[in-house]
Amino acid sequence: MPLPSSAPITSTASNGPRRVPLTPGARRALEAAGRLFYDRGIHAVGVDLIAAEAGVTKKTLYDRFGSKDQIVVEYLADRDERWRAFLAPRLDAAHTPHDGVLAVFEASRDWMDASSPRGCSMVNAHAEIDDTSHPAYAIITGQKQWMLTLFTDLVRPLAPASADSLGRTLMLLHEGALVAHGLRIFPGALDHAREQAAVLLATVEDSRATG
Amino acid sequence: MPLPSSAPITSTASNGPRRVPLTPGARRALEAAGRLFYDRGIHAVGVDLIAAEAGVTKKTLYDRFGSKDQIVVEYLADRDERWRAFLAPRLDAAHTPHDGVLAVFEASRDWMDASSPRGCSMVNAHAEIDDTSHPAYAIITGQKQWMLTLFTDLVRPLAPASADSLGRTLMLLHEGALVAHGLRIFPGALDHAREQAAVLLATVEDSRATG
DNA sequence: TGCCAGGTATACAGATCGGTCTACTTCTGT
DNA sequence: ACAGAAGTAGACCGATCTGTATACCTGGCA
Repeated sequence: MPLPSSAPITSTASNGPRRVPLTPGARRALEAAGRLFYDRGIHAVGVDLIAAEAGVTKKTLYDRFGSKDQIVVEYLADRDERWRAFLAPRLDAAHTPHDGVLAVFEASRDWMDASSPRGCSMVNAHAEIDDTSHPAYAIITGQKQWMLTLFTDLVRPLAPASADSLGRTLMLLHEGALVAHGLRIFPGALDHAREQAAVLLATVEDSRATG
Repeated sequence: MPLPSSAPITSTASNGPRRVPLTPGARRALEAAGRLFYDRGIHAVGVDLIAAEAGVTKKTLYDRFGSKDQIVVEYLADRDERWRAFLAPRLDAAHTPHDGVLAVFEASRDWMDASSPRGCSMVNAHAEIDDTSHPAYAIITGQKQWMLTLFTDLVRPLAPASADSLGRTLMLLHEGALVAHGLRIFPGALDHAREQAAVLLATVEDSRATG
């Protein structure tokens, strides 16, 4: 399922904020920070705890990252990168736009089941970052914009005239399912969203065949 | 648009966590806390700031609420209560299940436009509260369960057999729109969700008329 | 050999955190 | 007249916060 060049799925998101070279100590710190930030929230986790969990001294943390804010940036950029890397082969394996869209929902379901019981890390981080000029803000909105573009580009061959609207609807179903999963509103939220996406696509394909 | 007794729309949500009597000072404190918590996040706001913004001493805060955690509980319970009070007359004014569902999306749009640029306060609070046993957790999940029940009960007369599925789909569209609004994914998210909900309901009504 | 990046260990600084305390005042209802 | 609730003013506590500093160790590389 090749995509338009406007949405290069293998690209890293972090063109904006500077990335930090990951020495072994930095890598362990980032892993610990990621786990703690996601589980407990960003403001609830101190740098001392990150250092202790990573088996690293605080000096190493500040030699590598410079500030806690930068650790937050790396945390989000890393998760964004890993999500896109997780999604990419599944998109490649899809042979139709229809299957491509469903592959996104299935990938999200598997991603959530594997390691994200508390919902989308970007949405959660957004709740703690009020400053629009914070470097993490660009990563958060960047991933959401990328997902919207992905859905829209995927459905464009199916429905060129209504691709924007359809892409937005799929985006709402997807985001809603992530929230529903994180807040345990009802079980199988991603699967339900996938089903509704399939219905939606079937309707579009049907109206295209008969119209 | 009368509702089944299972979802009494005028009831307060906070049967669980104890509520605090709102003296004038406590009311001002709650107003300030609500604004600060929503804008900056819960962990980012200290009790000293709340007291200063409310023009109240810290002693008054602790005389009334006892702990910051309790202020958080009151904040969420209060927002939940105000949202339901905001929604209730709009539901009453709707004369069909179809209009009732659309009224929810319209109420959310107006609610968001008026005072919630950063999305759903429950979702945002959830991002900062990891402990399931925290008294605020019940309020958060309680509101989401109530909304799901509301959607489901609203569509039951339209499609008794598929009310659960339809209610869940509306819930996903609604939650997705709240997130899309808060993260500024695209403009008019609530309106778009409303449109898609209308399409969904039209399809159900159509299949009921012709089937 | 010597250099230096990457690391440990630990102490420290200044600020802020949630929470408590004493002392005094002001209003209201009986 | 008096009690009690609600409040101000402000000092204080121990803990924790982000961030910095000094001193030392280790492996690889020119």
